[in-house]
Amino acid sequence: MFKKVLIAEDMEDINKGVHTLLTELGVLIIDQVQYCDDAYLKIKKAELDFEPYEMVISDLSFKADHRSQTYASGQALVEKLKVEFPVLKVIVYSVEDRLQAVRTLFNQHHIDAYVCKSRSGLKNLTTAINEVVNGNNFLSPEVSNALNSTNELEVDDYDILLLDNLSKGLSQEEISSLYKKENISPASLSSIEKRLNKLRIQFNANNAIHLVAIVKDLGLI
Amino acid sequence: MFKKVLIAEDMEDINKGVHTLLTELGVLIIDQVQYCDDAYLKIKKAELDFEPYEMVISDLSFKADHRSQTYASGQALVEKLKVEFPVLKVIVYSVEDRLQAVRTLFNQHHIDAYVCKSRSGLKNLTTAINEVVNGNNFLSPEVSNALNSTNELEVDDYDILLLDNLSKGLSQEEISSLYKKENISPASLSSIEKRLNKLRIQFNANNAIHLVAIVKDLGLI
DNA sequence: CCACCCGTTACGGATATCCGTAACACCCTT
DNA sequence: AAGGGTGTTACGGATATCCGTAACGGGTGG
Repeated sequence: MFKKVLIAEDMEDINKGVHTLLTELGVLIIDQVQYCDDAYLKIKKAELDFEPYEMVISDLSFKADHRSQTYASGQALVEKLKVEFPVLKVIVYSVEDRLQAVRTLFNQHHIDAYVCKSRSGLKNLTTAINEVVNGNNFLSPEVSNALNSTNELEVDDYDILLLDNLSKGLSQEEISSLYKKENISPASLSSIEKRLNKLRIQFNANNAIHLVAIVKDLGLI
Repeated sequence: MFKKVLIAEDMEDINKGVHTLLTELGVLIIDQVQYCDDAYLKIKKAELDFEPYEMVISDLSFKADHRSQTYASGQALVEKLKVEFPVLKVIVYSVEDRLQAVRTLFNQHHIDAYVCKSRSGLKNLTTAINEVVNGNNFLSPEVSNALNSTNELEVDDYDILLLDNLSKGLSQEEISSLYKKENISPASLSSIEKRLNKLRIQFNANNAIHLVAIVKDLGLI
């Protein structure tokens, strides 16, 4: 088991729960921070003192308050950490269950585990920690299909155009007519529906509104 | 009539049309640019040469290409121009018909006229120019209700929360249930529908998807 | 050649939305 | 107390969406 672990999480109670868990698992030094910047500074200092952390468990969303932060989100923190301290193990522990987000964390930022906060969150977190200790990755079952390469994850130009037209206020019917006129294929209402359905599943969106909101946040449109 | 006018517009054909119109109106010196940065530089130079432009007619959206621009949009250009050359008359000529955007241009950036590109666009532009020559403002009929102070334009916290919930994928029905549980008033589906309808009109949105896309662009949520 | 897969299209039913009308409660004015 | 205005709620019909099923056609491999 690791000897020195940092918890970055703004909700105090959750922080506490994870702390207890780590104690039970036999971690000797457990430090906690409630701001991303503090996490970075603490890790940086430990490194300079030759007493580095072996692992960090971080949330993704930190409520903003009066303190202005260099790293506004867990994403930003994690990204920076993995670049500067590649050896440091990173577990993200978040309510977020958007596949795209999880995918990015693994593929771009190379985190070691992703655990969804849920009823069985702490149980999964335990498993995750044990896996990471053994040098493996871990993915919560809620988002386990984020990485299986079988399902087609690519969003092509057609999809982007479709989402863009949606966001401009066109109804699916209108998009269909437009595509027929401009010879963009597939143009049938049916196919457009099917494509949007696929995108909704891919992005874990409840409905078209949610879908557009998500892809706008991701900067796809 | 003005003697020296600049046209900033990336579509060459429209540029031409406006040029012709200005010629007919008796403007002597008509210059054209297709990039925001060129517009700024040209106006700046004319100022330094003591041969300033009296008016600029600018589009809002300029398609991005290889040339990187300091001023990416007409908004940015107009904002800068009105700050640096308060005397310069500014007419915005754009397809954009979002009331909020028009409102901002008038109230914050103090443009002199706003003309919507449409079938009667050039006609309205003529009127606009004549009004501006006489020191008046002008607003295309399509967006004329952008400024009449009678209609309530404020978007309150309830509206923001509503839009935020929408963007999170909740259906109006679900939002209604949620509000009833959390004692947020009004909570009825009917009231939520009515409120969203008001917002759609305010933001010139075709449907809920469009509405969420717009307010996300505006940074309201 | 035939069976099979896959992408497009069509259709139908369940939900959700859009939009107008109207009832009701509440406050404010006269 | 009566009337008018406003905001909340209810309801109904027209559209739009969501979602499953299925037909059709063009490859591809056996």
